[in-house]
Amino acid sequence: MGRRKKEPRSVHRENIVSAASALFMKRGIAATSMDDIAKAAGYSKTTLYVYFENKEEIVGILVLNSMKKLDDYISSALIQHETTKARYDFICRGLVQYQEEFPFYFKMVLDKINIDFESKNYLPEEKETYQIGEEINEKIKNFLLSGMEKGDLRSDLEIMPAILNFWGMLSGIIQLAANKEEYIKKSMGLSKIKFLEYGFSLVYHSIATKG
Amino acid sequence: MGRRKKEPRSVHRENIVSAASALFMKRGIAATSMDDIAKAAGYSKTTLYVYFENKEEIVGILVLNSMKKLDDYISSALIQHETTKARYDFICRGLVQYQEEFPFYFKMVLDKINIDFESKNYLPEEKETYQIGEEINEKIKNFLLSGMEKGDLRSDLEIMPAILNFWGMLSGIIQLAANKEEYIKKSMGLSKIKFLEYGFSLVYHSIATKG
DNA sequence: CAATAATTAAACTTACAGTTTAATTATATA
DNA sequence: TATATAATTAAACTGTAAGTTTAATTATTG
Repeated sequence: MGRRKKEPRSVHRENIVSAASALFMKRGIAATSMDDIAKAAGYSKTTLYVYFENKEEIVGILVLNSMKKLDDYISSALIQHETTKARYDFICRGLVQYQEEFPFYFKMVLDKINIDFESKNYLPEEKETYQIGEEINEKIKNFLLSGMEKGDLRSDLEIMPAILNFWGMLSGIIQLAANKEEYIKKSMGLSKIKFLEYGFSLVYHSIATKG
Repeated sequence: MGRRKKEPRSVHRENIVSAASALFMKRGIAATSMDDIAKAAGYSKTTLYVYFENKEEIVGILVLNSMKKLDDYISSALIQHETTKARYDFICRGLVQYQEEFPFYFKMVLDKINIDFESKNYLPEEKETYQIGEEINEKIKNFLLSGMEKGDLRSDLEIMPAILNFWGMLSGIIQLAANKEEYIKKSMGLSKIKFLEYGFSLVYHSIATKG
């Protein structure tokens, strides 16, 4: 008798996720069917459901991967730079890069990060996603605290609400700039990045010491 | 011979939209089918498609109606109050009220306002929605300009990018607070409104003169 | 009452998520 | 190398929802 081995489960999952990623990037998540993914990955639809619970699980893994990259962006902002302003600029650029690379996931992450994940029964990837969200929060916290210590950021900041509101302000203008790039160009003659640089300066102004 | 009159088209449209509104509020837009709407409105599904192109048109009208209310909120903020701070507080409260009353539309409006609507062929309600978006922008502009004149807001604000970035920051923190109300409560012991008040003070700080 | 406008039920199409079944293909090992 | 078994598959199926078609019914008014 003989059992079959060939490739481990993880390889098939990777093949499928990778094909799905390319299709999601090109056509969006909703416009990509499980049949499309199966065809592109070179499996039958039946096999897809051997390796994944459902479409949501595939999306969840891609969201997780994208979150890891965002976490890396932010980590390197803090490692590579010393001054508060340089760190801030790098974080902002990382967020813009993230939005541009993963527009569909950016939106989802805005909704998903930091929901209470103790109470409900989430998939392991979802829990991991939330944990990375927590790590990002922790890094933003360290950035704000060190800026306050250095005297660059207002010493009266209430750190906990400041973290999330900081994130909310930045993600708000980035999402808006992405949605309305055309309008911004037409109505004020600004490129998306010029517009955002102005927005980033406003946000910095909200947390920085005067002068 | 005889033609039938009974009720004008607008009455039927109103009946249908009104039934749809109640269902959307209760169960959300995606979870409400056209059959559900037909049943609740007391028409057959066939008749729904006599009075409306598709589900999107019904949603579009409700988004428009909700936008009108938001415009009213903001208008009355500017009429009822004189000082920059009082106006600001009232605008913020209006936005929160709007998000809470129409959570599904708030999200859509964030995406829809101010896209270039000259180029594509939109439905009349969509065009009207965009025009109300423009009116809201105009009011925010007046608010910012009068605040600058009074010396309450920074005189170096670049008005055009400031308007949209202001809107982006506020909508960003409001959407975030709505998504993560539970998390905010658990992790920092703050009510949504207390958290948002802190965020609003940050945003105000970004545009206000020092002092 | 007759002509016609409004409305309807019901069956239909299309698309997609997800499932079931029975058959096929590959492979380790005796 | 034969074969038990693991992996994979095609194809048909269910369920749901948007939107369409058709033929019949109901209401109105002259």
